[in-house]
Amino acid sequence: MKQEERRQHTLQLLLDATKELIMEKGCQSITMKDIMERTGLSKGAIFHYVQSKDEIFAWILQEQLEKTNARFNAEIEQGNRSFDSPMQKIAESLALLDDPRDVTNKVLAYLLGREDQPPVAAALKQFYENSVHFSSQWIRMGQQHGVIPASVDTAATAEMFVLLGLGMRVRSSFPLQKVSFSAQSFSEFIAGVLKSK
Amino acid sequence: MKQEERRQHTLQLLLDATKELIMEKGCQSITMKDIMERTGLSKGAIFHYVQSKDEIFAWILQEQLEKTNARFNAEIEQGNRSFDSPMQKIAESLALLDDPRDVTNKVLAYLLGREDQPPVAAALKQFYENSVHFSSQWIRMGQQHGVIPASVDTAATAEMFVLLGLGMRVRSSFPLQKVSFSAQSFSEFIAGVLKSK
Amino acid sequence: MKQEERRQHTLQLLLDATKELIMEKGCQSITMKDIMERTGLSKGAIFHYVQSKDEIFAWILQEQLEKTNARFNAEIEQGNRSFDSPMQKIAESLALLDDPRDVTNKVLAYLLGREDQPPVAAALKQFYENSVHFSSQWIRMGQQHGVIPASVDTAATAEMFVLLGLGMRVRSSFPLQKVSFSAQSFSEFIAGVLKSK
Amino acid sequence: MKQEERRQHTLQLLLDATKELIMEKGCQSITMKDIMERTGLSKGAIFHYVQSKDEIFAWILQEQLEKTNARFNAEIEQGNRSFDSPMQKIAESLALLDDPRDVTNKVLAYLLGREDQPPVAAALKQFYENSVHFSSQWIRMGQQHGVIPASVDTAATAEMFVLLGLGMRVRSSFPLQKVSFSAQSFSEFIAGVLKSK
DNA sequence: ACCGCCGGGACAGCCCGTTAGT
DNA sequence: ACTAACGGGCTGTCCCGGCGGT
Repeated sequence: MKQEERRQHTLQLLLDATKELIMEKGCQSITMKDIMERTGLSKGAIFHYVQSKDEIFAWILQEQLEKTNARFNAEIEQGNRSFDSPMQKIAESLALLDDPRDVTNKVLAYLLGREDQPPVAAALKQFYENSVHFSSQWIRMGQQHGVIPASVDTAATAEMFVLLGLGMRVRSSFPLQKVSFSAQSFSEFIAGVLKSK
Repeated sequence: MKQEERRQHTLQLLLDATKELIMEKGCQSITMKDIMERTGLSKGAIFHYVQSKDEIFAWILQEQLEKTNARFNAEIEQGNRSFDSPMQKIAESLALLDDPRDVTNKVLAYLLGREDQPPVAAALKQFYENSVHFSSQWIRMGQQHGVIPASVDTAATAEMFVLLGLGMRVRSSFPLQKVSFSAQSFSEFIAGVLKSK
Repeated sequence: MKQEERRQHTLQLLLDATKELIMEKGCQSITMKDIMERTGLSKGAIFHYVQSKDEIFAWILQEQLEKTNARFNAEIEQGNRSFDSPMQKIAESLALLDDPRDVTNKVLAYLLGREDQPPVAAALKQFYENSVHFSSQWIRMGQQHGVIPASVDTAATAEMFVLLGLGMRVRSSFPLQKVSFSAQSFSEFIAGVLKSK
Repeated sequence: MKQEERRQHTLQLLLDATKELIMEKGCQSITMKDIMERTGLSKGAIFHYVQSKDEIFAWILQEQLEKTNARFNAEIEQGNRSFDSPMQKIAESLALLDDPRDVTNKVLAYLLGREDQPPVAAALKQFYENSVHFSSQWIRMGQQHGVIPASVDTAATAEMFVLLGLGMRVRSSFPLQKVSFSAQSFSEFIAGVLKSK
């Protein structure tokens, strides 16, 4: 088990170093050399763990996903009677969609143009489906609590929210001066749609 | 004037060849060599027109934008009394958002990961702002025709539509089996929002 | 004659701009683009005046040479009885041999590695022969004034001085902390050799 | 230890191939392609050993320097009583200063125009300082043998010889018909200076 | 099993010079 | 006289495989 442990450690080192670099200079201009220097690993060592540079980015996306999942599941298991708390959490998450410095946004944008590579495509697909699943679960939960009317088309609405979020993530990196539809608006929009009728 | 003519011709050749290549093999794997062979131009000639490969893609995005603008303006100038025709046009455009083979979608995805380069960032910004402007104009037009209630918050709604469209464009390249919120749903959603109240 | 005048003017513009650039960033890293921007001339225009970039540098060397010649000739024609004044002038010129910021030194170093190009080789050859000629003339003048003994082998000594000067010019660009044989030493050495016997 | 051996072999292959090419077509017109073909190495392999093409030339200069040092040290350790033998060796070395086909001369000329690059500057500086050191040692040795008077200013004289040698090396590439101060003259000049009271 | 050095091939962008055109 | 289009060559960088050692 010592082996496995060290493996995990090295891998985490790789991901953390890359995340640091992303915040410093953006995904595009990161080179293997940068990562080598930051981690102290040799090229051979890195390629022993991953198959390509993009796979590192794909794993970072996965990692973020798992974190979100974990948070969500924790919330559910906690079995909150009131629906307010989850709504609160969602609002917090939503704020990140707007943040041009959020690593997830940067990685997502970077990976979008690299779908020809299978690991990237897989990661993106999983990211999307997971987001939809998460969104659906959340709506369903609201319906069980009686906060969201049962008449709402769960699947379609969930996916629409994800699409809007995706749009905002993508927009976050545009150098815009001001926007009319912010994360705050999104939050209100969600509330509006789910209360309606 | 012969000069200018030739310039336009060569530039168009460049753009067209690249668009062909995009449909054949995707943005990511296109090399300068591909473009050189397809256009018959030398590397020097190409770099006389653009400063980097990505600038070609940025121009392709611009071009698509201008086409859309032109179509829209034509519609307006035609001064259609009824609002049905524009709505029809929009629905047609919306279908493209879903199409993984649409050049705009591919180019957009490609450019998203390359925003650190100024020309790319500029093109994306302009694409977004223009889309929002276009969307706003369209809503306002509906309001003038009395088809859309004046109570709708034009700016925010317009931007929301664009964000959703962006999300769909991005999603179009994911290898998903089925979706619950399609272009068709989008169309209906728009209609719903604008009629509501 | 207007033509010829303008031609001279443009040429001078070219040389002056290049000299500015040399002092700013060194010969090696100057590109045609730099020169184009600085002069405001187009590439075609520049190549209308010179045949290659290196020819510009060759001409700069020539220009410096002509200036030196002119100064020397002026000195002679002035027909100074005493030999002190010319010796003074020489000492002043010698100081430049040591100066790493002197344009002549920089251009010379640059051209040395480019002798495969005929215009460069010609310029260098002329520079060298002219220096030797100049040096010889000067010694002979000293002999006529009786300040330098007739026993001195004029040709060999003159060439030796030039070679030493060449060595110093070349050395001027080395990043040395201190030297034992400076321009000052050179001056004294010359005086010593010429008085000897 | 196999690693180290292979490394040395590849490196030597690189230097030798480049030296061959220098004699065939001169430094300036050698391209990476030439070196690749001659060595059989790929571009990636070559840039694994050096950081730039100029660094190869810098190393060649170093190599020549080490050879000279080795010869000189061998002479010293041999502990020759008489000073004639070293003087003889020097005269032989001096002959090379005049040879336009000598690799050292060619490389030196080439590197002179490329001093803005740090590795080049370092190599040139070391070349110069080593030459001066070598020259000083030699004079001092003569003084210890009583062949050279102690009154000679060792440092200044040594540097002067090096400068003259540098001048001759540089001149070697000029296409001159005849010269008045040859390597032979240099040899005699040295003898004269060092014997002179 | 893990890691590191050697090596390979591809590519983008730059740069100089030429030629067609005004 | 002057401009702009164009040609192709070259460098250094980059990502990545594969052998050899530990």
